[in-house]
Amino acid sequence: MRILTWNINSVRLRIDLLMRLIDETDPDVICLQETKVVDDAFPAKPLAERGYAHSVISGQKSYNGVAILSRLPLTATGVKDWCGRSDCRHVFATAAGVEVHCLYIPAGGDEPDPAINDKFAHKLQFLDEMTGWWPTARSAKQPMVLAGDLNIAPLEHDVWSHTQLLGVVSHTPIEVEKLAALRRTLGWIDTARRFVPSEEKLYSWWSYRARDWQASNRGRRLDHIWVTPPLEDSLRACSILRAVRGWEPKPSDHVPVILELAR
Amino acid sequence: MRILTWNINSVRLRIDLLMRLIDETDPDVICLQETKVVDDAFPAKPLAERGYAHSVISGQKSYNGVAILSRLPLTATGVKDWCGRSDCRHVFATAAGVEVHCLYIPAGGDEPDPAINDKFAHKLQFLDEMTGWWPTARSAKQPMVLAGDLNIAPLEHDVWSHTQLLGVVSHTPIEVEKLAALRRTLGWIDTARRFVPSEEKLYSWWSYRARDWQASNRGRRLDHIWVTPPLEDSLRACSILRAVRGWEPKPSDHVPVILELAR
DNA sequence: GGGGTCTCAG
DNA sequence: CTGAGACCCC
Repeated sequence: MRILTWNINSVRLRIDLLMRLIDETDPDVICLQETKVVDDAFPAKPLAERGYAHSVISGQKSYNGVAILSRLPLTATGVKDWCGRSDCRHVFATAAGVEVHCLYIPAGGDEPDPAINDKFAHKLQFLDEMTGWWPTARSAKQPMVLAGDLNIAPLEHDVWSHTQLLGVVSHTPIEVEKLAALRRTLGWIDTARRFVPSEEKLYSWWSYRARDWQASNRGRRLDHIWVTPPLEDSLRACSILRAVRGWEPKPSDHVPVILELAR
Repeated sequence: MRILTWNINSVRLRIDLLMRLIDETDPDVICLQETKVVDDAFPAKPLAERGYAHSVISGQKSYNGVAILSRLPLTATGVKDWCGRSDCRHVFATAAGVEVHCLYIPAGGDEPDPAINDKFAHKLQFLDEMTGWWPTARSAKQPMVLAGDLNIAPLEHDVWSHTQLLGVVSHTPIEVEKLAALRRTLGWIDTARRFVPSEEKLYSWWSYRARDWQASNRGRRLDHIWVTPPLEDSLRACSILRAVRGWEPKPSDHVPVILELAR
């Protein structure tokens, strides 16, 4: 079973790149973030024709938007709100006995101070709420996958310069600690790091603002696939598809991450 | 001597198409309209490097904008305002003894009633002012060229349906009559019609709104090159480059018109 | 730097 | 439909 996640930054603009990605990676389940489109305008038809007939879609105009597409039947589908907002950041569904959660955690704005910056406060509250929710709503014994753009690079080598990014939203100690707390709720496993040692640089996002993303290589690992302990023995591979950052025309600033499970 | 005119609808967006047009038509003088760019941001450098080192440029942010580029030296250059506005619709210059005027007449909005529609009133006033100006400022004995987007299709076969467009701005009787009055001032010659009989359909513009401009072919001849009587015997050809409407990527809705003079 | 939206204009 | 620009967000 292959599960792919991608912050696609407009599914309408990049539907052709998504088709190419499907051709090249053959996933069973696809999690998308930043689809930026209302459900009625989501390009569900070409995806269904390509074999992904099952879906949970939750999008709003212009901002955010998440979706799960699957060629396996989906059961127990749902959309979850956080922080009292219906801002389309979380959908879930069960495929072949695995509950898949597709998440888009708020980016958090520029200023890493919740007292001045409402967006950062929102991000922290989002993390706190989720951390409280998992143990009450789910069990660590369920086989589950949490995939998406978490907008936090937790490890030193998940950013191009740990020291230079300590004060930059996405790598501040408070966010990193809250993400760790979230991970501890059900003993979630950070799958990418099961296959790449934590001493090695690993990124899933490169800013559009760099003149040459490849040359400067100032990346961050913001996109993650986590699994609960029952899936630990099924882990076969987790790959960050770096090359997609250069796909023409108009690549997303995020690249896809794909998980392979032996089931 | 070859003089080309084109409503380029953003010179920054279509600089590559302009270079291709230069390669294919080898003009001496180029008149552009709807450049949509302030003079500082006009792509003068690539054009100078391509051989068009002489220019008169008058552009504003976002709207309008005209320019004359030339590989022949330009003298007596000027920018002219109309209707008390500095809206960058008229530049002129003399090249090899021919005074070239590059014009962008206001489109005139949707409603063909000057009492309700200020844009239509502006268009009519623009035509009236010019009609008064030419005989006082210039002589019919001077060799002159007037080229540009006049936003009026004067003849029955300058539109896809004379009867359906009688009430549509660009082909209403009042505009057509005012354009005729302008033409009479110095006995201007409508050069395209010296080479294509007036019974034949001839267009220089096709709306972006048609699903397939070529299939529906609902065009209008809005772009013109006129000359004064001293140049009558020098006329060698006037061609409307229809194929440019299909140039990829992102064609302009107007196509270029090119005049060849035996001098 | 580049998505999205809206408005103005053609 | 398609420019430009203003604004929001990443």
